[in-house]
Amino acid sequence: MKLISRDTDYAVRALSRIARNGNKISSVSNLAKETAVPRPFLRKILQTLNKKGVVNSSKGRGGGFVLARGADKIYLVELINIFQGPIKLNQCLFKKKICHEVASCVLKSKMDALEKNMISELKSITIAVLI
Amino acid sequence: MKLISRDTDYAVRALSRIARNGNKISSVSNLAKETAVPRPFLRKILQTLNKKGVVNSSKGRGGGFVLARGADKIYLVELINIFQGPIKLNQCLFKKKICHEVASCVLKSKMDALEKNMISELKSITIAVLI
DNA sequence: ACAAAATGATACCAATATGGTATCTTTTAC
DNA sequence: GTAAAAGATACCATATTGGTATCATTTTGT
Ligand code: FES
Ligand code: FES
Repeated sequence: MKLISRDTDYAVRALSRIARNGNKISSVSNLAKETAVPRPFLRKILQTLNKKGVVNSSKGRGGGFVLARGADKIYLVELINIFQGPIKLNQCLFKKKICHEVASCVLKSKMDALEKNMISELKSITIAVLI
Repeated sequence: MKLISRDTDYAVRALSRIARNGNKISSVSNLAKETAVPRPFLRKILQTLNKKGVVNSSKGRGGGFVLARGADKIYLVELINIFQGPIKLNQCLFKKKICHEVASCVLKSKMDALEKNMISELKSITIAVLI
C-alpha cells in the first residue's frame, strides 16, 4: 500500500525545486539535473501539470516552467488527484452481494471517516511547507 | 487510490460467509457459489489465509475451511497486510536528494500521523463487525 | 533569415502487479 | 477403491506503472 506514486513524487520534487529557484523560469533539462529525475519522464509530468494549471509554460528558447500560483497554494492532495486519481477509500466491498444495507454499513462509514481525515490532512501539505 | 484490492475483498467476503454459516466447515465450492467469486481464485486465497493462520483447513472428503479464531479477532488490517503488504504511507519522497533533514520533515511527520490513525481505525474493523 | 533551444503532442515500449486458470499431488470419508 | 476435498505450483492475460522516442511548433539570439 503506497500512497504516493512515482509521478506524484517527481512532480513534488520538480515543483519544490522551481519554488526554491525563486519561481524563476526553469527548463526541464535543468530540473532533471537538479532533481535526479529522467528528463523525458519529467517533461511529460510537467506537461500535464501545465494542462492542469499547476504550472505555466513558455515555449521557445529560454522557455520553461514556473508555478502558476504561490507554493503555499499547491496542495499535495491536488497532485495525487492529478496523477493517481481521486482518493476513494470507501468503495463498497460487497457490491450488494452481501451487505445490502449500504446506508448503515459500519465499514463504509468508517472508511468515509478515514477518507475525510486523510484528505484534510493532505490538504494541509503544500509545496511551501516542503521547502 | 484504492485501499482494498480484489484479494482482500474476496477474503473478507469468504471469511464473513464462513462466519455467517456459524463457522461450520465450508468447502471452496460452496463459498465460491455463495460469494460469487471465481472458484480457483478463491481457493488460492483461502490457501494463503490458511498458511497465515486466519483459517484452518481440513483435507479430504467433507473437508474445507473454518475460521481459526473468533470473527471478532480477525482484523481488516491483517488481511490487508497479508494480501497487499504493510501500510506504508510515510515513505520519504526525496530519498535524501532534497530533504535531508529526515528527522524534522513536515511531510514525514504528517504521514506518520496519518498512517497511525489509519491503522488504528482499520484495527477496529473485524469480520464480526461486518456480519 | 535561420539555427538553437525550448515545449506540445503522441506514440511507443518494458517491467511489474493484478486477477485469474489449470494441473497434478495428497489426504480423507464413505 | 473412489470421489471429494485441500496443497502446491506453474501458468496466463490484462492493466498499470515507469520510462523513451519522435516529430511538430514556438520563441529568441545572432
Ligand atoms: S460493504 Fe458494501 S455497504 Fe457495507
Ligand atoms: S521528504 Fe524525505 S524526509 Fe522529508
